[in-house]
Amino acid sequence: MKLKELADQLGLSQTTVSRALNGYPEVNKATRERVSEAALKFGYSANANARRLAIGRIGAIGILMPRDRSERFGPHTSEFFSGLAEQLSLHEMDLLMSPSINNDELAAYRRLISSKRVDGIIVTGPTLMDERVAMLTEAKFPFVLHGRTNIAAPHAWLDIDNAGAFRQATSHLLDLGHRHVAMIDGLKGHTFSEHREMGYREALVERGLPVDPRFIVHERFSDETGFHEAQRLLSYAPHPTAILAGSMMTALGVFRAIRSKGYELGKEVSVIAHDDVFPYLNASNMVPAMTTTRSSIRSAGSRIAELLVRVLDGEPVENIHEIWPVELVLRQSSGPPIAPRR
Amino acid sequence: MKLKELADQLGLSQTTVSRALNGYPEVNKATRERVSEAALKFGYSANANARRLAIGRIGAIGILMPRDRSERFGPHTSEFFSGLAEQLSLHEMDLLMSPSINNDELAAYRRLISSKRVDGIIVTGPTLMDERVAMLTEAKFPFVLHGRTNIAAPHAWLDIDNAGAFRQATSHLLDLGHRHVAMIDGLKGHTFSEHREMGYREALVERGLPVDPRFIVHERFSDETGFHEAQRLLSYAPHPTAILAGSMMTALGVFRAIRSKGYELGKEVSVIAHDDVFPYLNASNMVPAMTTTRSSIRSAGSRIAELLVRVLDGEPVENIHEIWPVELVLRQSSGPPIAPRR
DNA sequence: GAAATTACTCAAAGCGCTTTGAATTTTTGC
DNA sequence: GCAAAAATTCAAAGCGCTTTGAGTAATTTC
Repeated sequence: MKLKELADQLGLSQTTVSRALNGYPEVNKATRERVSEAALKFGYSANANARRLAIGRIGAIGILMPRDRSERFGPHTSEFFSGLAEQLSLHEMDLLMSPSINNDELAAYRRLISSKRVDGIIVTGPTLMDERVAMLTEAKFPFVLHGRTNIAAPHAWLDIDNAGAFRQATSHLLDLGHRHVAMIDGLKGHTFSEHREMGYREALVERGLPVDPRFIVHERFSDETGFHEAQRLLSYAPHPTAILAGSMMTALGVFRAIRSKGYELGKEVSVIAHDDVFPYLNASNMVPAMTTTRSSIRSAGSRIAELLVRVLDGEPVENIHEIWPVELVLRQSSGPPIAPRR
Repeated sequence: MKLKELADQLGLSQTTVSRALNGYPEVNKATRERVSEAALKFGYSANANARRLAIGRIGAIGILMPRDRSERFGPHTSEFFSGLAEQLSLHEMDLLMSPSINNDELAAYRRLISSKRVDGIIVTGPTLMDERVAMLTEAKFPFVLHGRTNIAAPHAWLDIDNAGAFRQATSHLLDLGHRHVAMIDGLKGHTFSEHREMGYREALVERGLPVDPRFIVHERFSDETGFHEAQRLLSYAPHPTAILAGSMMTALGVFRAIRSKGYELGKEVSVIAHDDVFPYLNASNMVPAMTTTRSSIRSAGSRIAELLVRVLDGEPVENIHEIWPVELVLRQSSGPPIAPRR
């Protein structure tokens, strides 16, 4: 069913029907209701392409799917998407996931904007000098960055306080008496990872403690790397008595490594993990309950969608910056260091 | 840059330029090359909306995001999406994630198809009598179902052999000598969950063993429910000496419950989990390594995208049915039952 | 009661592309 | 060298919607 047919059915012009449906004021209330009812009855809904072509707005925002497998499409991503979609539904917007072609991300972004399939883009997982950000600002295409980059060009972003999170967690451990604290976080180059390392270092330096480069690990987030790296760390002498894990998945692996070495978690070796808050993996419910730096990635997604809508509505991107504090939630996986019973 | 401008630049008509770009045969080779080069140079790419309006094809397929939080948007979903996107990129198609409005899924589907934003739909997580399937076949809208339903109307689907997986796993455990085997799977009503229960029951009945309804648990997939339900199961006397877990997340919880009860995993209590194959959570890498029924959900996503493309190309849906066998991978979390050392 | 408002409604012009059917140029056959 | 065939190119008509600018009917004002 198309607009013309609906108009004919109703004995009205297309204009009137269109206006009635789009909430323009110059339509009689009774007429409007009649139209809405008929639309519902016939299941009419405007052809999105025609509509978009006419109004010049797409009604969708885009996000690029990293082709590269585990890299950035883990459980975080799905939570994040979920938050995005939740918010977007309130604005009747769709989320377009575009796969990157031939692993050439930049080309994929260009294609996305030049083919006018989205009104704006959400960029995730930035590096310190993120060329995508440079390109998009250059192209004047609306976007919001999840995370931060050092690219100077003004752009909208939302990030959590990664440095603060790791500084806080590290300080807490040091205050408990730990002297050898290690961190296993995401790959180098990504801003969040660098920021976390900064926070970690700051906490050590603040107390005049040395930084042992062997204790700083950058790897993919996974149960497996958590396990292997923690095993390696624990084989050093002296070994770390506390480990920061950059993700819950990593933490699961770290837990296992600690157990497999025969140490007691939260006593001989403490663990603090960063928790993006997954509905299916609850830190407080582990045994022992896991101390975490917590920040909901779903909420971030939701908020970012909101910010992007504001960008699209013309709000200057200079005004759109948010840093979310990260909560340190103390539970049983961290405590004062206790010498192994031997 | 629009078509007209590009044509003017080249001193050609829009028709010729359009044809050149779309690979029509009636364009001189030299001309075609000249056009392609210019398009590249000016960064021209057809306005997707206009193009779609003209040709009547969208170039995107849709998938509905369940609004309901943890229900169906877990780590499975992200893996599945990933597979979809990977395949779709080969066909230059996009994936449109549309959030369902007011939790009225059916309305969301209707909106999706009547507003012509997608060429086809992928439907996931069917129930035994799935009304979405009924509606979509009724509306003659192209779709592929991930999973199965009892709705008779012909439609394309791909499913894994859930019944077979659980039958096999259960049989294996029974053959090892277990007499009390429990299962913790997803929510009732979903086909996969029912099929798994069927498989489980078949294995018992085949051997003339009784089915204890207390040992059949249907719950959301999560670490937490795995933990709680397993604790409950293990508090019965006699308690199950083997537990089937419907997901890896559930299994993690079950592992913890077994440990917290002081049983040895793989000895006093065996566990077999269904593994959808996550890059960040590796069954073989756990301690003890986990016996699983394995089937990659990412591959399924990829294949389903392929099938949908075939449906769109006009292949009769009656021909498009696939059941994927599920592999039972024996590892250390399952073994013959051993009486607790007391 | 005529003029000025106000409240609706309408026909038609785009939005940027594809594609039809016709026109033009080039090539071929004899 | 000329007609016929083949190879290119073109102008114009949609695709289904929104929106402008104009028109008509209903209401108010003087």
